[in-house]
Amino acid sequence: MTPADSSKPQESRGREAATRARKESVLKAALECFVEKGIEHTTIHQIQARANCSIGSLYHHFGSKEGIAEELFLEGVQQQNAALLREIRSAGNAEEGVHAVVGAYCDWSTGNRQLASYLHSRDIDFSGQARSRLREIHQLYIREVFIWFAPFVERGEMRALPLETYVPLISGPIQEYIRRWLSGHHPGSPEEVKALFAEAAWSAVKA
Amino acid sequence: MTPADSSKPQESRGREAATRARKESVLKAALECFVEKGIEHTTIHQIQARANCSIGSLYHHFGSKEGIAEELFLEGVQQQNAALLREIRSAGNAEEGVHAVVGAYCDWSTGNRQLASYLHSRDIDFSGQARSRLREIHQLYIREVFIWFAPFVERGEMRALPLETYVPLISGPIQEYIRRWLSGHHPGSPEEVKALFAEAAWSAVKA
DNA sequence: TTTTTTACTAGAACAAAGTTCTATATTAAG
DNA sequence: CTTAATATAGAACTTTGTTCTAGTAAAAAA
Repeated sequence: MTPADSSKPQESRGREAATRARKESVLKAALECFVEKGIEHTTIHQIQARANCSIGSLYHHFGSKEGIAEELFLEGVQQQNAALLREIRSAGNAEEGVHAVVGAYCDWSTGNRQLASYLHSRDIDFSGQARSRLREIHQLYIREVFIWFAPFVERGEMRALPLETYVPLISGPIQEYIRRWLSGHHPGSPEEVKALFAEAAWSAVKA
Repeated sequence: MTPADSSKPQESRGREAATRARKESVLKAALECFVEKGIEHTTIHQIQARANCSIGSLYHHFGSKEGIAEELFLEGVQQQNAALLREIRSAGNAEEGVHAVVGAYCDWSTGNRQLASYLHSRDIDFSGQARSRLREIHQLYIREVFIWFAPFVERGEMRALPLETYVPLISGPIQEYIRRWLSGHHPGSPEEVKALFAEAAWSAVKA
């Protein structure tokens, strides 16, 4: 490959930057392929072609096809979590907090459709390492959310429920709606029903 | 293979029965493998070995590995839908109907853990044909459910909402809970929280 | 600057797994 | 009994993910 390749925008601006750019171009190419054709039906060669890089380069950076799928997933989850946390923290009370969770999930998903679709994939064959990393990321996120909501439960503004029921009660409906919407199963836009789902969520957990 | 093989229980009792038995033994073997290792990491040879059949036989009956995955999925969905419909129809009013949906989903999933796990798979690369068959099955089921609930909406006992929001509102939370429970993400048993989810569902759609 | 080391790129060679193909056996029908 | 259709078997083939060896470019050391 010639050095003047398009995937190296910041020519010789340090190797790290170039590496990061390359990795991102691969992740971008992979995301497009995965969403279009599914992970299994995407070949390494297709990713390679779209990202303008060689097999060697691909394996050097990611180790395997699953490595790409994993990194993409973890990055996506973190991005989504960050977006949700930001919104939650700007809420002033429990009800606003619940609305923030539902609303932010909805907004992020409509604003990042490809990544959102990808995050709905199950069956990504995570390595043990990636699996535990994912758990860790999830725990960290959940912990933050619960710390934010805990005071309202203590003050009796929210119901005290088994911990593992809050996420399904609050996020379950919007998640299911968005999943169906993303896969083109039905018409109607999330924007129109956002409030409805937020209210349902709130009434499920309010005291 | 010898004719006295264990996978042909009803020796020479008509070919159809034998064929059905063989196909079922394959589906059973495949389900176990898929749930244990995931679809992609299950090889044809593993299925073949567990089902005690040859490659030729496998491809004769199912056409491909995906063919097996598809048939298993469709069969599972139909079985689940039938179980839910049965429960719904035995309900006497809208509230009981909603409780039936949530309760039956919960019961069926705990009573058919492997199949339930499998049905939570996304990314089964359905062929166009299987995809439309799945749509058809789903439409048929949804239609039945809506026919059952429609009178209650008309009578004003249930809210009139955008059609595509009912399923997420009623089934979203329990589905998400069960999904997490099946993948061993949390303790607590579905039985303990069934009522909670049913009540939340009802309060989301009651007038 | 020159040398040396490290990170990265490249693609041919390899191996694993899904699928096809040909041959054979079994059952049902004429 | 012969014939046709269905089912089973496994070897051969093909696709595709991965490894391996070689080479290049950038940073570090001399």
